[in-house]
Amino acid sequence: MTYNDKQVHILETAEELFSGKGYDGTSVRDIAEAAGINIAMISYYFGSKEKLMQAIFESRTGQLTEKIESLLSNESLSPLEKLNVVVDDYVERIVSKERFYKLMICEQMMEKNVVINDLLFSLKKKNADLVARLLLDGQKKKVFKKNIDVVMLMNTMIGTVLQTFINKDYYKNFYNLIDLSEEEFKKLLFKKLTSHIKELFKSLLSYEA
Amino acid sequence: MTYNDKQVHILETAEELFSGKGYDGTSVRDIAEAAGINIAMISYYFGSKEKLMQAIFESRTGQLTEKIESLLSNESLSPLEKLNVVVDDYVERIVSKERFYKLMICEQMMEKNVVINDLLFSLKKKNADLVARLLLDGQKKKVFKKNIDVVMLMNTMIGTVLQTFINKDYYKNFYNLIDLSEEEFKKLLFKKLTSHIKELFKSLLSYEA
DNA sequence: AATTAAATCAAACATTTGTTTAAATTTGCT
DNA sequence: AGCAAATTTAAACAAATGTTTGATTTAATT
Repeated sequence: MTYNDKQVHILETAEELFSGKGYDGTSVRDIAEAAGINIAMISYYFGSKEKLMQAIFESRTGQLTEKIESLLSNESLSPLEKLNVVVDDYVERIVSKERFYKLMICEQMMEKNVVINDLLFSLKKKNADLVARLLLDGQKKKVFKKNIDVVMLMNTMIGTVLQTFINKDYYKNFYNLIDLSEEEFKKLLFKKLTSHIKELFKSLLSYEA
Repeated sequence: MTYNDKQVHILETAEELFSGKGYDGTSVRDIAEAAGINIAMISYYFGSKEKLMQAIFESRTGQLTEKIESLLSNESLSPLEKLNVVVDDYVERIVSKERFYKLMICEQMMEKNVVINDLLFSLKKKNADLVARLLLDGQKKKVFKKNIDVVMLMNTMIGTVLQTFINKDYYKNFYNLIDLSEEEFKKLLFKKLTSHIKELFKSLLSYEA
């Protein structure tokens, strides 16, 4: 599905409002006003409020799946290097698409919209399978140890990043980083997060104990 | 604040509905019907829907803070043992109060209700300070290495647990655990989570590299 | 038993909700 | 310019929303 400029504008406005006030907390009038359009245009272009929400998820998840595929086929990287790229990629994604990920968490918890949940399920499956293959490759090459819980590993990565972003104002406050600009702070978080997670993974995957 | 049986029943019913359909997705009529009471009783007992939500958070966070204090003062445990108790406690909490934690995540993301967010902020501060003191003690006794990012460590713990619970159906599916009863599955998750996080913390805190 | 306070109820309230309508305007095409 | 399709509009729709009302029942106290 491709959308014209006006449709994209509505999608982006809706995403911002949904992520800030929730799906049910946002009325179509809110969206219309914020986007500077007539209320009827939402039904006209998307059919309904619910389908507008679905459209947000379809377009965003579509963008996400594209990048994943190419990584695994790259044969010039070692398993550990690949895993580090995955980490960078995940953190980068969530940093840059923060609002969408907020929406995603809420939607996963509510399990109200079947279409969206099916979409997210297949997205998760795709990603978990990719990482599982990556780890398996590393195990074959004897750089990763055996008996790794792939899903738990992913949960730690994604959970850490999401929790950090949910709590980012608290982080700012705790470490007295209030003078930093939003841009600088995001850069700092990115660095902190990627190195933190890479360290976690290294100790989790390498032979030692 | 103390509540009578009927009030507690309303609070629990509301918590369940709010966590399943969201605050805005749940009407006072939904709550009244599910609780088997008249709609007017909600305003009568709690003042409004919003104050009902606040009451849920006040009673739950009140219950949480009680347990925390006692741990630190226990001098018979080593820093690492204490940290492991903290992990067990956190996972146990989220396992047993799953619905409330769902609610909490959503509310933290929306930042709509100032009273609730202030409540959660001070709760987070209390917990982070506790863990920070615990780590500091361990550093003094030379069992934990220096330069630990306390908040990041907490985020990994809480994030991993929450992400696991948000994704628990996926986990079940991925490892083919569909025959397990809800009780058995929860037990399994508890074991997996606590050992996983303890392992993470061990490698994160001990000297080596 | 009488009185007072607390609890419960159905009904009504004013808004707000998502969606549709039918007319008006703009756009693209010949 | 003239026509048809696409877009945009204000208004209306019924349904649902949170809250209040005032009467009625229950419980507690004297």
